Amino acid sequence: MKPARTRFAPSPTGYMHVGGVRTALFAWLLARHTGGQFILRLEDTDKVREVEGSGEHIAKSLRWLGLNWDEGIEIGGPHAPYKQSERLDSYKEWGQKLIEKGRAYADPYSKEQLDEFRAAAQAAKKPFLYRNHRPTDPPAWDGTMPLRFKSDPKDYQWHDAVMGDLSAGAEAIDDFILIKSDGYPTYNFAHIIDDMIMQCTHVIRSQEFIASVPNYLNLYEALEIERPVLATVPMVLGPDGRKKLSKRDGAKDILDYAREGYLPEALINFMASLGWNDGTEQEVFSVPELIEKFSLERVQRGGAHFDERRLLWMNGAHIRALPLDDLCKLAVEYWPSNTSDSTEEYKKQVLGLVQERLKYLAELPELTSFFFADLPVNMRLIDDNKQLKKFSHAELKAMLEQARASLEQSDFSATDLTQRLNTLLEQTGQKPGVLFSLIRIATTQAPSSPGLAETLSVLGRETSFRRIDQLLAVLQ
RNA sequence: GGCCCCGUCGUCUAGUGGUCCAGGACGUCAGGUUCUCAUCCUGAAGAUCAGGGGUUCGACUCCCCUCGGGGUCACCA
Repeated sequence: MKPARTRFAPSPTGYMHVGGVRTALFAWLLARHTGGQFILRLEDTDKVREVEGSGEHIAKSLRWLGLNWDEGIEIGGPHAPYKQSERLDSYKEWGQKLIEKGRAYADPYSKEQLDEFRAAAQAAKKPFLYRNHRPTDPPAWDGTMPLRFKSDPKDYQWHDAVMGDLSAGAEAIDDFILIKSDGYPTYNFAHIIDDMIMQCTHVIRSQEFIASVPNYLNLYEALEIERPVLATVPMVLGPDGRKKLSKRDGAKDILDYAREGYLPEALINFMASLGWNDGTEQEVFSVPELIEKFSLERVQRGGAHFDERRLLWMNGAHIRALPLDDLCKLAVEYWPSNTSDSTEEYKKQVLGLVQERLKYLAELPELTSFFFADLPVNMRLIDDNKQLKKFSHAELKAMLEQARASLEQSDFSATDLTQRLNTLLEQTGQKPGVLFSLIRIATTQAPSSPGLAETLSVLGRETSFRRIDQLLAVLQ
């Protein structure tokens, strides 16, 4: 396949959630798969809806995910600028060309008149078509009125790289606005001009634009430019509704996932699986694998519901697959302040023990608290334990004293501890459910922990005995 | 309402005429792994392939209709 030049062209109106980013991901994946380029362009032509700083926020999100761009905002490129608000001249120039060709004209109506037309159409249960009111003798365009496309309505059939063969009748085509009265172009016009100038080979966008495609097809013809490959990706749906995932329903900022300690690779894997698969039974993919295997042809046509539980599982799977050294680096900013006295080596050992339990990095503190601080003795852990509650405190105390004496001889390596604990089972004649539970609770004071021998080994002799003695003092 | 798109387990999906009384994964439930939590392993429940007509020896797969869902009909993208 020839190198594809794709682009992601968000509007800076807020943060990005999984739905928006997935469209970017597919465009990026195609560019990388074909050895082409990926462009990040900002469609900031709606000054009313624009949110200060969101362009930077979006760029930050993509960067965190590793969806790097070859040209675009913040880095420039051969077709700079990549902000539409800074490209007004070229829209004006191409608008002028259309006027000269007789394919664009000034819209003389007031907002009130337009509303009347629309209301009439709605009352007649008909779709509103501006071209039914096309002025016979429009004034010259002076930039204070909207500039409209003079469409040439006709039937279209076209191929969509995802949806397959599509078609629509002439009634889908209308005289849409090219340039607004504030001088900014509409999306409908600007993206076509920019994609042409920036030589994009593929336009990948979400499904809500599919109804406008006939208009774009008509405009490509009027402009006499070659049209790129069109690809319509299905929408990402909310968890339980049938509607598009939206911020209103609590769709999270992609950077919230970054803060909570989701891995970019996991998020990418998850988003890709929302509407794409390689036809095998593989579920977990690395980014390089995704790049190698991605194709638009295998993108799903129907929408996919966003299921955060699946994302959680996938993140855990990626964490488990991480080399321990990499996990250590990622974990740095998730350690609570009371761990700063501990050595890197100690933290690494702790991480090694909780790696397979971590679903996301932000739960590191609650999973590892007892490795860094003595927790208060909690008798509930013993009294509510279904094995230990059968024994009196005096019996438990005797058992723990015996265990302590035996453990005194240990060098506290995991293997030696395992051996001694096993001998202890024989000596006491107790089940692991009793003896191990007792020692585990004594040394961690936590409802759950990694395996006993490993935990003791990492805690070390001093801490282990201090905590055992603490419990012994309370057991009367 | 017009136009357009979509429709396989709760969810993500495999399936391009026979190997499918439909396979995998998440989730759920049960059991196993020397204690807990998790991992890992095993097993179970879970889809009349939206419904109805065709075509065909044979249809989840092709055609038609119906139903359901969604998108769009902005000086928003």
